[in-house]
Amino acid sequence: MQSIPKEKISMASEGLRAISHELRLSVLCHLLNGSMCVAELIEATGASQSNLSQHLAKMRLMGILNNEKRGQQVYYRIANPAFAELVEALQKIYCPEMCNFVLTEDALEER
Amino acid sequence: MQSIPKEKISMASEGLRAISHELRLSVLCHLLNGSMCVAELIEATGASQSNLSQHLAKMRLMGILNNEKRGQQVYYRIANPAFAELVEALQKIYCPEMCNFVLTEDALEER
DNA sequence: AAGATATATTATCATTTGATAATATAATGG
DNA sequence: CCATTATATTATCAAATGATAATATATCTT
Repeated sequence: MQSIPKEKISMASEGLRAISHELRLSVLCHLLNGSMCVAELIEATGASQSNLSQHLAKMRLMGILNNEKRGQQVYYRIANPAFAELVEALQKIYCPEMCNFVLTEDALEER
Repeated sequence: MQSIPKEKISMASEGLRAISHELRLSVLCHLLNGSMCVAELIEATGASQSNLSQHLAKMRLMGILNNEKRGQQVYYRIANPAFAELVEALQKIYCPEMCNFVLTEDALEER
């Protein structure tokens, strides 16, 4: 029988843990539709500025997101398509009725 | 724009958190191939008896696994196919070369 | 009934995680 | 340059998580 390499399990669980936080997952879901700046994410998620900023930093450090400064604002987007896929797999399970709407063509392109 | 219902996010993140632990994920991966008793899982994962037992209990309480006593042993299996799907999505990302082997026909049936 | 084996439960403790509040940095408009 | 706006960073503290060790329970064998 094939056994799963311990290192892969470790990496995968790290990846999962990164997106298993309610706020971080929420951010990811919103970013499926394309990039957003911090202020928009604050508005969308209801998180405090400081709290959100820290979670964004964490996701950036993990390679899940990347960001780009445009003037005063910083725009975040999903850096690693694998995480977009994961979130989509999740959505299929937890809110299947929504998948078709969230992933518009535009979103897929801009992402 | 569609926004994701807060409650769904909460449920999804809870589900993710449940499988984002290295040992729990390892158990799930092994159970993709069909049910196993605790002793086999101890052997397969290298965890201590007590530690594994607690994680199994947690997964059972969350509806991820269920168990069946056969004589002295307790056999665990994946109760909710959604979690099997999630783990497979994960595997596609983290060890794509392995997916075809892990999911044999037999395994799919017994599961 | 008395070990022996398989698994579960409980208590305890260290570590990690996450939220808040406060402060810092950087860009813009006047 | 100064004030304002947007975002990041740091310190601090409470809560959650997880590992270990010890003990309990249930089943089997003899």
